[in-house]
Amino acid sequence: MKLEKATNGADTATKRRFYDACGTAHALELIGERWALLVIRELMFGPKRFSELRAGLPGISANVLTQRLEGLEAAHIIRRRKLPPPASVQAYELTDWGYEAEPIIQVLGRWATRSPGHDPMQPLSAASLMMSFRTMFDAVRGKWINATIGFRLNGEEFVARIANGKIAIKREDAAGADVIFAGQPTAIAAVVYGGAPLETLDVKGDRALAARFTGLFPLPPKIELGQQV
Amino acid sequence: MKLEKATNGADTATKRRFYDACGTAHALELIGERWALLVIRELMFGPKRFSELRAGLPGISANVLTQRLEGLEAAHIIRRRKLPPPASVQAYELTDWGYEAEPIIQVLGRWATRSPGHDPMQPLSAASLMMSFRTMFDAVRGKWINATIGFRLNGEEFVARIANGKIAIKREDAAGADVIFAGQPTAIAAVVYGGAPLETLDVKGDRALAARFTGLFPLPPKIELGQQV
DNA sequence: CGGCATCCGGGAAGATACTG
DNA sequence: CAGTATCTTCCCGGATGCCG
Repeated sequence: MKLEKATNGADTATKRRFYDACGTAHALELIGERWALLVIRELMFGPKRFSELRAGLPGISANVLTQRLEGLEAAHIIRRRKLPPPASVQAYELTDWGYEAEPIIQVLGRWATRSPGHDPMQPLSAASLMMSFRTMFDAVRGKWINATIGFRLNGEEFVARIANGKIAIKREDAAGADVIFAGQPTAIAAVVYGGAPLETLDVKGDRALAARFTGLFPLPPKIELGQQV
Repeated sequence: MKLEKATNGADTATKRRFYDACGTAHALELIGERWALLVIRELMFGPKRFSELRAGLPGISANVLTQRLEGLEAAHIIRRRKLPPPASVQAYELTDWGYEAEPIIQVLGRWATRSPGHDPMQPLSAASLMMSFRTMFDAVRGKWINATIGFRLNGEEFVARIANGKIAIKREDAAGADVIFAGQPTAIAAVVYGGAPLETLDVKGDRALAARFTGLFPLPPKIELGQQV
């Protein structure tokens, strides 16, 4: 006898709640479970399939991903779209409101890079890298750049357009960009955030532009330890 | 590689990690555990003691609060300050970096108020209410107001200063403010966010100002349900 | 292969009782 | 008041297996 399936996170009514009118507390009820926000991050550049999500979330297990997808769908943050047969494959995409969660991801990321425990040299998904560019882009340094930068990252392609001190990034064919980076997201992060030499990367096109691009994303300083105010 | 031993939550090194260079993922390692961010919220207006924290976090149990405080201290987000004997009482306060987490709380709160599941009529701590004012203040509506608003909320006192389209809120003696609200935070929230009549509140001083004040914090519209793009 | 259900072990959260 | 100790419950993670 199936006893209501224990309402594994999908049911907001019986879920563990905070009983707090604070909006922040409610946000944590919606996306505070483990992995939930990272699932949203992976969907920030467009729909993905189950296995694509798993690939971008190192260590998540299939059943937990299923639970998070159920919960996020019940909360109207994502929606599942069934592609037409014969390729009757399901894909998951953010709702409009789900896309509005982008500042949450950015603010958290910007704050956490000041942590002494943050290590930018670990594995990184393509979506993470692209999101980090949106987050850390320095408008002052990028003010005079007008260019398109392409990325080919294990099959996924992105294009960043820099103009008027802003950066816009979309999932899109990289061919035709002024410069194209190819390879693992981690290797590119090592250059942009870890100071590794540009020569370690596979770069096609305007190499001087590539060099300037990698300097557009300064990390904030680490916190001072041992301050005993 | 398996994780050895329990290391009850306080040890960031052996804690459950995401193994992801993404700053957002690291932020979740730091403050993603249940209650952690709400503890930070409670400390946003200054140091508090253990029992004061419990009072503002309905439903947290003492051992969990202890674990969160240990973890947040190990992560350099909070610090414990021992007051001098004979009142050798401990208090917890945010570090400078901990205070920098305020945008996280605000962005989450603003986003979640659009959720159909958000109910502003639930219990609310004083810190939550004050933080919600900082978060939802409408600069346009408040542009022409220049005033100080006092609050007496179960013993805690706050003052909000509105000037030049900005609002600043501090824990401070409410006496001398142009208008003073007294009572339960929930009752004030019912007026500001729930449309309850001002007459349900204990208001001293400039009553017209009080009425204008309660209209300065519009909630964003709820999301459209059933959109089937 | 993609998605989901089920079982299991370990660990985190919740509730209560207890101590300095 | 400020936690600790203990017990229970639930969630997370891994493995397996079913079904289209």
